[in-house]
Amino acid sequence: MNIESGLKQLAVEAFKELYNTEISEESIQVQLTRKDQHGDFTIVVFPLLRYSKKTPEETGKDLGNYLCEKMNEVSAFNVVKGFLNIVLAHGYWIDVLNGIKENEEFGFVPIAEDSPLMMIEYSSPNTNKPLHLGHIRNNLLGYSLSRIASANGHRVVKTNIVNDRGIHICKSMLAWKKWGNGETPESSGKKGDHLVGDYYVKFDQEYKAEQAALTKAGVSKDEAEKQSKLMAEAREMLLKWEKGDDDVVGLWQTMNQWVYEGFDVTYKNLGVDFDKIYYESDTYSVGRDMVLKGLKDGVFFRKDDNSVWVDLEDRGLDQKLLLRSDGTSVYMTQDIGTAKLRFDDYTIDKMVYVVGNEQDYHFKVLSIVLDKLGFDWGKDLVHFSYGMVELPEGKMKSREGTVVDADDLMEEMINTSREMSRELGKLDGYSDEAAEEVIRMIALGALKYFILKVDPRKNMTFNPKESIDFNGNTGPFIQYTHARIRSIFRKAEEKGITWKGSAPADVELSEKENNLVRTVANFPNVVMEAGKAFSPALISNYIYDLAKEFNQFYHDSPILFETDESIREMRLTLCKTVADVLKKGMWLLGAGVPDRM
RNA sequence: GGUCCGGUAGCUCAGUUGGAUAGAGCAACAGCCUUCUAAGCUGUGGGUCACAGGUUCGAAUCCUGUCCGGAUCACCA
Repeated sequence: MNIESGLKQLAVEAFKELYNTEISEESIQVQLTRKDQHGDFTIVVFPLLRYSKKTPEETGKDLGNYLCEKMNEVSAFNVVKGFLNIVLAHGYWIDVLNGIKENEEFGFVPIAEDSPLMMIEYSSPNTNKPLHLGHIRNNLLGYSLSRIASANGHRVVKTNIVNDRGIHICKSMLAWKKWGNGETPESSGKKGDHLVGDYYVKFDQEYKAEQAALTKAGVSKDEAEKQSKLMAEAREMLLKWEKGDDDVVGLWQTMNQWVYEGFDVTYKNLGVDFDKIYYESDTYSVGRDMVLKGLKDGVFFRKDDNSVWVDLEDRGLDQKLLLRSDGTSVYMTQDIGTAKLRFDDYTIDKMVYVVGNEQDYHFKVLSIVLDKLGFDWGKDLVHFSYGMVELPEGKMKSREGTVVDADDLMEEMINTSREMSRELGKLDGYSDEAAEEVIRMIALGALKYFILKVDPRKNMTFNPKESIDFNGNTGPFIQYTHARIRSIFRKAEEKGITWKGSAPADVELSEKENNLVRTVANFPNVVMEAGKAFSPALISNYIYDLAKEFNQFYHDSPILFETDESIREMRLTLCKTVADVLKKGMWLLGAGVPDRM
């Protein structure tokens, strides 16, 4: 069925017959022929010369003749240097095109009840400040990965671990208590997460002022930190929280609720969602129990000061703290507890953590610790490690106010999108409501594509002064291409031009059309590769190439105005499949496509 | 210092398991709308793929060394 494996099999036979040698299928490289060469598939003959003991040209010709003779689909070939370009018969790509058009699930592997289950954690916000551009990258990557995983036949559970406890939370609570005068989201008109974030900043400012005053009075830096009254109060608050003090817990609940309501708005605007949310306040004590059990079982050890450690020197790492000397838990502790709860809740085949590369070491340790605790899934966990988002000046720092706020960024993008749509007069016939929906779709498409088109492992630079583009290699370019195609079909209806729904078998494809079908037909491979490599960027690059190629075709080929009915039918079929694949590709990125823009 | 990741056009980035003449977009310049959406299409200029060796038919890609940048090695999260 698959032409590539057919070619490989036949090439093996050819070598046996022509040169009397046994070669393996793996030694034969079949790739799509470059666009600037004539042909559909290319076999690289260089590696085969040691078997044929002939020149590249001769070997290519021998093999080409053999394939031409034995395989109906092969109609011609040419040899350029060491490359054997194989030309397939006209009917082949027409059949492929019609097959794609008939298959609604083209490119996607169906999911069954017993398909492997993948849990993807792609958000882990602290409840003391609003989400920023770094979180956006995290969320968009995770959401896209979950769709790519489902397209590859996985059942997916999207999850979120909320870091809702700890000293950093107490800082904003303390600042609000001291200087908040009872301010609420309602009274101030501020979004809850922003309000709480303001008090986190306030704490830091007051703390710095306190430190400055102390150092000015001649106290050393270390000593000043120890003498800090503010920090002592925050720590006291944390202890009260752990003891379940009514006032502190009440305040914590109130302020966290504000933050959750704010996050919900941001997530919703971004278009991401979760199937199951875990809270650190629920999981940290489970983790502590796990650590204590591990201690009893001799997996961990206790130091003289009562702190609990794991020794990883046999794995080439050092020792790592799991419980503080006062018995409280650290970051690692709660991740152990969360993992335990998750595996109790679901039968997980694959656990994926979408977390920044600054935590590479943490996950290396977590994997080993879970393994030591006897969980067989520990060593198989995947840390999907992505790079940082940097500004032209360097890292974003929340305390220095150089973060790009998630809500602000989305709002700016939507405003830009609205201005452009208005200027270009693209949505003139739409109601305000419908227009606004398209405007949002384009803005979010631009943002998502911008983030997802770069290799997730690499750091990326975001320049706030040069707002995200809507022209060129961008989300709107893909969306525009889709809208153009939809428009063709609308026009067809208006003009009373019917489309029977398939390409006639006898129609001949131009070079460009042939290439376009080839590109469309490659979609399932791209989805599979993206799934293997965990890379939305592969999808982005692919749909860009496809849209680019389509626009060239669109520019110089009449579609509705084509007078030859067979050619028109074929072109309309081609348009339909391109539009569908662009839509699916954008869906895999978590973005939508409009019918008009 | 140890470990890990990265370095491709002025800028932002692609470049499948090593394959043909290293590609896009932005920015600059020159063209294309009385025909299906100009958020488009065409063309021009722009490169020592950080550097030096090595592996081989062939290296941006693999190996070694050097230089530069980042992350990490917390009783922070």
